Amino acid sequence: MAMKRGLSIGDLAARTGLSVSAIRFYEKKGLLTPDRNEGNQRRYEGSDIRRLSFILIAQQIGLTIDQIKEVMASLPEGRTPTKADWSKISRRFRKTLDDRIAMMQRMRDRLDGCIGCGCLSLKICQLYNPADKAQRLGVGPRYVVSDER
Amino acid sequence: MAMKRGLSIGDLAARTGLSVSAIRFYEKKGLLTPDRNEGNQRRYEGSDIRRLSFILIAQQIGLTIDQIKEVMASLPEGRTPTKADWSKISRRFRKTLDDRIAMMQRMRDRLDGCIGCGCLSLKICQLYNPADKAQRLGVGPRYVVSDER
DNA sequence: ATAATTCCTGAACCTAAGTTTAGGTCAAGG
DNA sequence: CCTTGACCTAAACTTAGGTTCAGGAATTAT
Repeated sequence: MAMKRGLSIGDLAARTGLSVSAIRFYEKKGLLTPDRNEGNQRRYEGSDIRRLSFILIAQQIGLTIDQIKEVMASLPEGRTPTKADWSKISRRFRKTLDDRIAMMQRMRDRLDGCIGCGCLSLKICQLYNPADKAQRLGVGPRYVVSDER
Repeated sequence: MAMKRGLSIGDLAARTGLSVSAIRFYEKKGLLTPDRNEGNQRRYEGSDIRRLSFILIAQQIGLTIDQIKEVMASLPEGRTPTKADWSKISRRFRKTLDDRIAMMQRMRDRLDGCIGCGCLSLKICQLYNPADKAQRLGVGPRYVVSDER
């Protein structure tokens, strides 16, 4: 009910469905930079609701927080996406999604070619294609950690 | 070069491309139960190569280790999949893949319907559909932790 | 004015899928 | 025989995306 400019973190949580701790976490990751009131409490604006919505959608598409941060940083002055920005970004998201879908379809085709074969040999079975490993489907630290050495 | 029955863990690692630590880890998770020689070292059989190949393929399809364990446990006596088993299982895997692909396509369609819209409102934008959240695309402990309360 | 909320920070904890390290044992080659 | 290399275990550390907790301070409600 604080009408004096700005939403509290609890208000923002209520409006986005996120938890208060998640909002603080995103701030620590650099995705939000709210002002503070005289008592050091965070105060948010309406655009922060759009900003969080954007984060949620980007996460559903499969971007990591670091990637979302990059996308936002690529906007003029790191601002919250406007309608025009969104059109540009959504095309990039579409490409990301298309790539992921294509990868899974390749996997499915290989699986089809293999049903009933049962060889399960890493050497000859088409199913095992390490080139597609960068998918990060069944994740873990592997991909991040193991590109050094 | 030990011809006296059984591969060492190093041999198995060389043949599968996995690290020794990963093989021990899978054992701790219950996916392998190798014999030991007199000096307490693990000794593997040829079927363990197939077993590990199976694990790798299942991971690419997106199953977690616990899910892979369940699938293996569902086989008669928890044996390594035979050619006949494989045919049955691969059909289930295909279903899993199809579901994942369908989910991403729904997401893509929503994205298409939204390019140029720019509303980014959680209330009205089709893009934000929490029902698809169980995807585990941009994972995290959320789904595991938050289904209680 | 006081009680009940809400908010603050920092640190510890959670899962998944492994890796790394420390401190020792086993096996194979010379 | 004895040294190197492979193996053993248990525990701690890693990343991502958060949650939970402890101990205070600010706000709101009564």
